Amino acid sequence: MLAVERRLKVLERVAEDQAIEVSTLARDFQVSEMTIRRDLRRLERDGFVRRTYGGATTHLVRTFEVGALARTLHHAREKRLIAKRAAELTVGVRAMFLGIGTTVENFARLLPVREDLMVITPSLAVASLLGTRNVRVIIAGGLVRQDELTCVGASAVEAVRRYNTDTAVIGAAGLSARRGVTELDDRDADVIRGGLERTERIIVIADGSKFGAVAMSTVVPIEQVSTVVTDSSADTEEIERIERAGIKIVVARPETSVPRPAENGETRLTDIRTPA
Amino acid sequence: MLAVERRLKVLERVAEDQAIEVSTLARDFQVSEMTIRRDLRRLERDGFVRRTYGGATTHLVRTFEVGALARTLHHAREKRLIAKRAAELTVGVRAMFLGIGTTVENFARLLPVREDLMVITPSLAVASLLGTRNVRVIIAGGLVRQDELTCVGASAVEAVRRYNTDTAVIGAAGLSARRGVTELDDRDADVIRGGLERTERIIVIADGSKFGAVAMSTVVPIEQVSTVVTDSSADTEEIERIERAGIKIVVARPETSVPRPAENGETRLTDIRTPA
DNA sequence: TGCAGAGTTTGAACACAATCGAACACCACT
DNA sequence: AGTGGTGTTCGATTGTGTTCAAACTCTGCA
Repeated sequence: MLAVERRLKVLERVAEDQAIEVSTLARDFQVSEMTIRRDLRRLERDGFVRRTYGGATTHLVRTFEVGALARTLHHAREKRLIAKRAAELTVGVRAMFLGIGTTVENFARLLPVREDLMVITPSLAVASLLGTRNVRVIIAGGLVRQDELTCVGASAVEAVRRYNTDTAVIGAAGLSARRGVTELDDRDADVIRGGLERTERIIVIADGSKFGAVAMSTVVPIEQVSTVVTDSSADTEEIERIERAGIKIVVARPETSVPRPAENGETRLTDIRTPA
Repeated sequence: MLAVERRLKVLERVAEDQAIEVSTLARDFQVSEMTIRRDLRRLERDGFVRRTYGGATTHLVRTFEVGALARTLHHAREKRLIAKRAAELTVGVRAMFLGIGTTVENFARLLPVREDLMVITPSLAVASLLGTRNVRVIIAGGLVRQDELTCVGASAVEAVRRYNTDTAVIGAAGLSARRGVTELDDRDADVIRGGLERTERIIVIADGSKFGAVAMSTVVPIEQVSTVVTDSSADTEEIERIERAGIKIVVARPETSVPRPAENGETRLTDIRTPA
């Protein structure tokens, strides 16, 4: 069995059983416990599981990821890089609007938890990820779109428009200088547009494959975007076109300059962590 | 079992029974009493239980800051039975309000999918369960309560009050003839009360342990409840008291007609697992 | 009520077991 | 040669069981 395949299955097991032992996994997958520990450490780093003494637990809402797990783990490093880089841009932010999609979910998963942060989002996945991590979340409400589990419709738009936010972090199905930020579903686009109405700064996070792509519904023209965070696979010409429109583009690169930014914050999760 | 897992379950037991002996816990969890004492000491240090001579007690109000993990596994079979029985009572329903809690989540999981069904709920878990199963769901919206992932606050109450439903299916932390349906968190209670405002019929689903229990916030007096679905562990006297108030009580029993589907010994695992 | 004595419960201390991560070596593949 | 994955060893950490003296509860008796 491939290593990636095993990790995926490990994650499935953890999500399924809520809590599982290292020894059990090692036996079931016929590998050493050390290997399982390494797998779990990785999954913890990516925000999927919580490590505990002797095993791991999860806070994932089971029903989401199961099918989407493979997709989520794919290109995990790039996604993590983008998410981390974007998180650095939002350090002081108090009120934040978060959009939808797996990229934003990754961002939510890797966002350092802060007491003073308030998030508003139409995504059930983002809301549950942050909710279980003790971030104060407001969910839009309204009709739940079936495949993506996002809130859509008039009341959702109404809800997100009520809040003033410092920063909005959104994903995109397409991102181009000509057509701006585009989404596939127009109802999602409506809600996101509503969320951007009263925000000071718009950060778009999108992997390279979205550059130059145009989806059906325009969310905002490119000029309104403040910063785009992407990875090195993004098309250079499109990057230039967007930059010419006055938008700042941040390309997340695998920790080149800094040798190791001090891993001393290693939090042990042997204790029962309870939401205050 | 993981040590963390055991501690959570110990806490759950203390919360459920109000008071419990060290010796009982040691026997049930197959560990030495010293280990239980250490667990309890830890839980006391964190403010979850109060240590007494020979055991521990707790205050009902505090109990529910425990993670969802602890409760999901407990009484899994009973909850499944109840859910199935309750689903039978809602066959013709077009518009339904669903409450919160693991019992209701089970109900949502086992509810046969119908095209013409519309559900409104303040629970993120229920919404995602049904959303992925192609049921049309409206989620309340508002502040997300951290531990349970439920929508609370004024806008959530506002949202659920807008809809007219045929039937409401709710769980309960406590259910008694004197105090009616009670919940632990008053903000949850507010939202549920709102959801019951414009419904024609209230079905309460609650396993036996809830009978006679009284939690802090009353959701509705018992007279307004139409039907209660529970299992055979429910206290007979309390059942009678509730029935005397004119409420119909349905006791879900493990498939009576079938003699016994062969105990192949393998069945133990499925009991521990959460229902898929 | 007060009190002695039996039985139970407790926590400290110790020993042992399980689990941990770091470090190193090996392998497969590029 | 380099990269990523794996298993093994080993010292440190964490969890568990046992023993034992002290503390506590309960009961019966005055």
